[in-house]
Amino acid sequence: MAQKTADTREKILEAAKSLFVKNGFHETSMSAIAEKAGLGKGTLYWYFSSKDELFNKMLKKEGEIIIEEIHNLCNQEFPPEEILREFIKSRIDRMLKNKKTTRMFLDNENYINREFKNILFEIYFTVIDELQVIIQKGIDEGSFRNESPRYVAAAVIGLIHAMGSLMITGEADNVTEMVDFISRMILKGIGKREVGV
Amino acid sequence: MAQKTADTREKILEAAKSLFVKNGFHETSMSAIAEKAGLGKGTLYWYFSSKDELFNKMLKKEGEIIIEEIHNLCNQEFPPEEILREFIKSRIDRMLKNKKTTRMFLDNENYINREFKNILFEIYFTVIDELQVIIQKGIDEGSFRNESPRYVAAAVIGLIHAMGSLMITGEADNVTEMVDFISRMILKGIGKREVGV
Amino acid sequence: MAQKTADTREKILEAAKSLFVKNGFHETSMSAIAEKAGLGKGTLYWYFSSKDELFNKMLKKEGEIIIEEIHNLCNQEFPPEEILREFIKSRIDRMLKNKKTTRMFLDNENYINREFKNILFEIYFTVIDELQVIIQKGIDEGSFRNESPRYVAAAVIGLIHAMGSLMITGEADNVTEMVDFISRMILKGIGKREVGV
Amino acid sequence: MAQKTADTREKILEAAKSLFVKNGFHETSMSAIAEKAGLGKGTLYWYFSSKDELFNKMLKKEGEIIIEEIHNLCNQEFPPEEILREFIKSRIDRMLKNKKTTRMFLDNENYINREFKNILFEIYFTVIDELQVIIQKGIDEGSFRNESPRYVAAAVIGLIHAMGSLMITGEADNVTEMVDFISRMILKGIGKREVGV
DNA sequence: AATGAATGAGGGTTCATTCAT
DNA sequence: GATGAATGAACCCTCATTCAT
Repeated sequence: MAQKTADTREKILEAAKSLFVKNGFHETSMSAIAEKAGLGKGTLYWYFSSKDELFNKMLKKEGEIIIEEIHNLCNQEFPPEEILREFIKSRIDRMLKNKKTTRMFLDNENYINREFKNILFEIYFTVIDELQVIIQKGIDEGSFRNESPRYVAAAVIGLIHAMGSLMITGEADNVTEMVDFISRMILKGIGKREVGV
Repeated sequence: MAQKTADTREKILEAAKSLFVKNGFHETSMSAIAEKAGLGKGTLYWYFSSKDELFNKMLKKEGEIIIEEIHNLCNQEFPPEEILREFIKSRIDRMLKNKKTTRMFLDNENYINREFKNILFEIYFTVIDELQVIIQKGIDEGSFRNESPRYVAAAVIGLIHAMGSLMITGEADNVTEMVDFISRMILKGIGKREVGV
Repeated sequence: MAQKTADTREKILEAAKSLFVKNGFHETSMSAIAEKAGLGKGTLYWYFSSKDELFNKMLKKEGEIIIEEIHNLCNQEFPPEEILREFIKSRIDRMLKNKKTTRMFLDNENYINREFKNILFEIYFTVIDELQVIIQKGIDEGSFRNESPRYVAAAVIGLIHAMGSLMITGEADNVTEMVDFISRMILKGIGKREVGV
Repeated sequence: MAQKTADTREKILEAAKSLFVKNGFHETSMSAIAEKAGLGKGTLYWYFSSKDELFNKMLKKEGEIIIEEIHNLCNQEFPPEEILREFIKSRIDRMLKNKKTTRMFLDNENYINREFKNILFEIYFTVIDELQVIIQKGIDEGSFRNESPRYVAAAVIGLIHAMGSLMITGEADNVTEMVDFISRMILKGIGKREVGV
């Protein structure tokens, strides 16, 4: 029975995710979610106190998946450059598979307002935090120049987003190519001559 | 008379902008806009045929301002590196002054659905186009490595966004620092040793 | 100047008539009338205090035309049967030329409610009154059976309407044929054998 | 449960009918219908997708009642003259009880525009069709003169309407008298002398 | 646990009417 | 006389939410 309950809850969250992601918060109605979940409208309110809460819970759940994934990735015993590359690859990969969703969570300036933003911020900054540690490690062990690790972490995500934008219009779709590009940008930039700053 | 009319129109667009940007499309009501503009609700419909159109027109107007600014910037007779730096500076500057608005237009994956996205896309890609020319020039004259100019253009904007995110939480607010950082990232990356990719 | 005024007034009434008749009262806006009349919206209010009044005045004017026409017709020195025939012919004629308008005025149960109905009733019953006199005369001089002249008058109009309905769908369009039919119905009915009532 | 639902639907249709018939389509608001039905405004939309649909459904329902009644009447094994008389009586009867409604459905030139007219037309012409068969039968078996059965059918309804108009003002209210009058008109007309047309 | 009929606040939109010019 | 920008009441409709079953 507890299982059944958990299943229903899951079904709702799944339906909610697919619709919210596709159509946005306001253009998704509780009726639509109920229908998609194959449940009565009232049932949603047995599991979630409001539309806002449902959205929140769904957001958090998705965020946790991402964070977990990234956490595992970042806490491996590999050289920072390698982890960075894996990070980029994993993000681009997922983005390609699930353009909308991933971007929604990497992007902290999102559709909705109010408290939702806080959740997205939290996810965003948790990801940055993890990344920052990697950068710091790279700096410490001398593979990276001494830039603000926080800025660099944000920059990495910025570059991934940039590719995301090109992916959406179909101007980019080759994972390896994109990963390579981002890696080169991160490590070498585009400058040719020796620049001293 | 014509002036008065133009003023009213402007007042509406201004009120609309401030509210749409602050609260998003759906959470901004026509009543609220009317009130903010100090006008009757019906008046909005004298100037714009619908809420959608009002949003559109406001978007386009803002977009044109941005595009014009960037166009002027990019068509100067300076070395690409310098123009790039100016571009970054100008964007960061404006972002700092008008965080929300600017970001809304640099971000192509935005709040609303439907036809609005097309307008935002258009602005985004117009900006990328301009930038791309600069990059290409740099490559041609040998100051930049031979990377896809389109990717690089997108990357530059991605980095600016990244700083925007940090700005919103107050983790970054020093223009020069940010511009310098982005410039270094673009030109040198963070790699220290000679990396061959 | 007085002429100019009268002309403008006339222009408004004309525009109003054509639109009211075509689209009905509620689906005709003052703006539409103003546009059709080639005037500013405010001007209508210089001549008519409200939409209702404009409708009223237009109704009355049209009604008077009809009544005058019928009055002239009915007050001729011809045998009742002939006048009746002329009446029918004139109504059918006009209906064919101006299906909607005429019918609107012959029909006392019309689109609009409120005080408009009174005007239509008035027209309707004025017409019946005239007709009734003719019928009475026919009875008096022995050409018509002794039926209630009021009922008969209403019946004549009912028969004309009936043809109007068929005209609207195009099932009837030959004036002479219709006039003959109505005349026969009025005078002979469809009974064949001698019916005693 | 299903019964409850059907009841609510019925309640709405009933409230809608009474208000639409009394005040017309445009001057009846959904709020007013809801209030009259003792329901919330939103409930109407649970059962009908729009005001138009509610009006349509109400129209159709009323039309079907009328058509059914007439169909039963016309398909009896009685002489055409008798059926005709019954038809007239039944119409007049109903009109007296429910003046407005009945007339709305017998009249094909009605309040509203757009698609509603089609429904009314359909009802009107279905009724005419039935009547036409009766007339034809009468002609075939030699009780009626050889007039166009379609015209005659329309004429019968026209005469009934005519009485309806007199009923509304109270100038006529005696069923038998009216039925007799119409019957005489239909069968004998008012002509006294032998008229050859 | 689950349902879905019922609710009503709130939103976008229309349009008769006014009034300063 | 004439105009049209401005107004706001009123309308249709949506949808998150509740509650009896």
